[in-house]
Amino acid sequence: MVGGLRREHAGSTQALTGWVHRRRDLGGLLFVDLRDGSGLVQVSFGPDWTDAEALETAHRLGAEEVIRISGEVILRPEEARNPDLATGDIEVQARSLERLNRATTPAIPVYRGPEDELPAEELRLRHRHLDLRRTPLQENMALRHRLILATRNYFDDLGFLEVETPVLTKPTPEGARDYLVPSRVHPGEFYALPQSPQIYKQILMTAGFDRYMQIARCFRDEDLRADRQPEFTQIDVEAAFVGADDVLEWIEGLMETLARVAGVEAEPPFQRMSWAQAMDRYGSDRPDLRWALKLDDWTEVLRTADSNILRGAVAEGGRIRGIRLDGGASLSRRQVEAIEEEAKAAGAPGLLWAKRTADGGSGPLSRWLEEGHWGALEAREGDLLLVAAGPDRVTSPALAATRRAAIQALELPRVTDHAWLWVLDFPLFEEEDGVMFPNHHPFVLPHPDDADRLAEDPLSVRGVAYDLVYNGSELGSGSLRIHDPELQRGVLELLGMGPDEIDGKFGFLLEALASGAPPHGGIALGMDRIVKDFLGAASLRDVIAFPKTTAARALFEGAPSPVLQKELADLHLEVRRRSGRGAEEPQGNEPT
RNA sequence: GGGGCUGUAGCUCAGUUGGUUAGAGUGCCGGUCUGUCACACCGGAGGUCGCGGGUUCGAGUCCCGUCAGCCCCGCCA
Repeated sequence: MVGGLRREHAGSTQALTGWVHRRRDLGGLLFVDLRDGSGLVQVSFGPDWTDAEALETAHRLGAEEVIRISGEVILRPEEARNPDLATGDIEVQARSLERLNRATTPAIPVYRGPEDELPAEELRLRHRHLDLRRTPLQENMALRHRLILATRNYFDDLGFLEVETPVLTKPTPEGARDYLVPSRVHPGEFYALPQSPQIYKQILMTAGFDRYMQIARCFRDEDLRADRQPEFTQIDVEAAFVGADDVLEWIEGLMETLARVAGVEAEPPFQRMSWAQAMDRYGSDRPDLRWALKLDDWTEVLRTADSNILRGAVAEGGRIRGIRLDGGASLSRRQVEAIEEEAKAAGAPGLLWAKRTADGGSGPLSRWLEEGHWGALEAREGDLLLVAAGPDRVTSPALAATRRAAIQALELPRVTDHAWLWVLDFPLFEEEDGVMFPNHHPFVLPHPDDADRLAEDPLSVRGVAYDLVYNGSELGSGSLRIHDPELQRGVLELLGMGPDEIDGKFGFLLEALASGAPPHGGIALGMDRIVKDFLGAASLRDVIAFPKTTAARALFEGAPSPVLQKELADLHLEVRRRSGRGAEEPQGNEPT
């Protein structure tokens, strides 16, 4: 309201409410910047147009007090206009002033000067009501709202139905740790908060809701990161009688729509790449294609180099891959070693590197390179080669980190600011310590071309699965699902489950599949990440009204917290205190 | 679970090699001021140096532990 006043309102009388953002008291004359969700406007108080009583009150206003003023909008004197303010051509000359509520001095300032740093994150979270008053956060929340609204409208137009699914659900054994909710009525039994509505939406498919969507809250009890919160919001989508292309096209349309709302570029169709290609060319299943830089396979060229490291890696079935950086020889030894550190942090034992210089080469790798090698590697004077040798499992993450670090070190130019990508055909399973895990979840449809290898070589089987990647950030993940109960049972068996376990954990799903389940598939998109990435925000905390800390605490309201002994007893719970810590608070006392 | 960074006035920060009474800006309180927009000027109040222990004649500063926030690995799509 106040932020929308413009010169065409001059001459009108306005009644305005809002917060005292800032005050400039010149003695006889005083100015108040009045703020509400829409922005700022300058209100002027002076003896010639303000009631005496109102003027007196205005001199004593404090920051963040809530006021109502009424007065005339005037065009400011030419020399007193403020071009930095949207409402800077005008001001409101207050006739009357009513103080609607006082305000204690804010614990953290809402006003922020041009060179003021933000208060500590801890304080911003503890005093969230004040932090949220700031215009940037108001705008972030507003964009979030518009994106959710646009999502609902988009799917509504396509005939999708939003169906709510339970928040009190059944614990699932796979995937992340569940948040558990004890049952009062059933001693020793627990609900789980959903990690996603995955199984419910598949049951909705078998129930004949052939186009489903939901803005769904999901919960995962895992350690957090800047892009991970314990509770988060998904755009959950599922449809029956569809192929992967249908889902991809719907989502491309959605992203085009949402991007337009946010002022971001998204032009379908998005580039598509198999998981295998992504790993081969970029070492990552979510490559950031804002930069063109790729990995090269130099196994054939370098297997002849007289290096034990290289020969050994190849002899053990590994590959020699690397990155050639145009002009990379300009990096100092220290800078190259910093890149190597990144590769090591990503799990590589080390990085071999060589600079092509006027008098040959330098760097650990160069002593093994002969003239023919340089040529075959297309290395010209001034180039830098960064090489990793070994199994892809090790070198891919290392080279992905190398690529990121090199891009940063050389400040390579972007080829686009908005890189959209579909990564397709993820492997169905991965193996860790001889145990098979589902790469995504156990309901992904095996690729029809690979399905006959399920029994003898399951690790080579791809799933009909797809990830949406934007600027190197995974925005969503989905797949076609298994609708044949026998195939589903077989996959669960491959994961090491016996018949009883399968029936106990997934019996209700198998029963539904057996009742005439249509072929179906879908996707889930991370709403919070979409807002964050569209805004270019540094943290998910800036797009969630009440986020948790990295230790999963809510600082504003103080959750989690101990509960009364009686409440525990009602839930048939007993808390075992960690030993070895003195002076621990009792878990809770009976109310007196 | 592990690694790193940070913690000094309401807020943002400085604080030397361990040394006297811990500073600045801003905010707050009081005053002057009719065109400011980071208003200006004068004056003032404001400190559990996160917490606990240790070393030392002496600790904001060094050591150990601990708590909190942030970033990362593990974990997690």
